[in-house]
Amino acid sequence: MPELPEVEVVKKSLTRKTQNLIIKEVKIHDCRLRYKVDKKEVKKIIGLKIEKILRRSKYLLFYFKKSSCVMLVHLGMTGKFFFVDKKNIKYKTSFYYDIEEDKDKKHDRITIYFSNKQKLIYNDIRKFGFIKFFYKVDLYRNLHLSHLGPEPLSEKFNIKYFKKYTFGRYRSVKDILMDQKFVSGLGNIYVNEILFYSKINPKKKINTLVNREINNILKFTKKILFKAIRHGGSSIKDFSSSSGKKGSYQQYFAVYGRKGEKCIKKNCAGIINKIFLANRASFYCSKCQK
DNA sequence: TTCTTTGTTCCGGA
DNA sequence: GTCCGGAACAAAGA
Repeated sequence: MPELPEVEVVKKSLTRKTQNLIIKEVKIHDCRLRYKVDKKEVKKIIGLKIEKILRRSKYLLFYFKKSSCVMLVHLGMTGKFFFVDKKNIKYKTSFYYDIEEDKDKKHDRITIYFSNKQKLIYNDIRKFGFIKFFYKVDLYRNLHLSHLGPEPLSEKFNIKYFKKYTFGRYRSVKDILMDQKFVSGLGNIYVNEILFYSKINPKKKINTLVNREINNILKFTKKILFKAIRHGGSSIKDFSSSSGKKGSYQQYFAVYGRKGEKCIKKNCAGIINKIFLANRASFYCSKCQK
């Protein structure tokens, strides 16, 4: 699942590969994504040169030179970009999927052709991702970006803000961390990991946290996300097709998906529990996370 | 056929 | 209006 670190790595890969390329043509193979892809809107970017690609939360923002148009992309659950070079060599752009996935092109939804014969493929098995177009002036007023809280890696995500936002609330800590209005970009996988390293039970109510616990959440949020980004950026060189292996970032998960297995902490005999909280799978060590 | 997976949105109740 | 919890929704694979 692409969460903030995976999207950040996609952003960096795409910037390296597609900055300054001119869009020659866009083909929509299947417009039925989460929102219907508008053919007329897509035509607006033909002839434009990619200026920069930014990330906000789990959204990718494509800016174009001399244009007020911005392309907004959300990868949903299974969205991914493949970059194809002049020699028809396929590259992946992040580490959460396998280059061998969908080699039959069954789930390719959109292909962007560049004037130098390279291309970019948007592939999405479950079609929960989307691509929309906005004018710069409206970008941060749309329903996706307008309500987002601070980036978890920014200075704004600090103890003062944490306490101010959570004052008077009594939802579970996991629920709050997944709330994009509070902090934007954290999803189920990384929240499970953050709470494990912070030694906090996901069910714990937000108003019962002491300063030490809040500081741990802040510290490990940044640490875990940076580590995942760094790992994705360096370990799989250029994500070329020759490295067909699945991204090994998964081996770093301490609790996510490890129900019934032993806690990774030394001298801890705990077993990883799985419960449902707000309809989402929550993994935690029954001994470490009281 | 049913269950699972996710982020996001929406709605009812307090 | 605010806050919270729960449910719906999108699609596809097992």
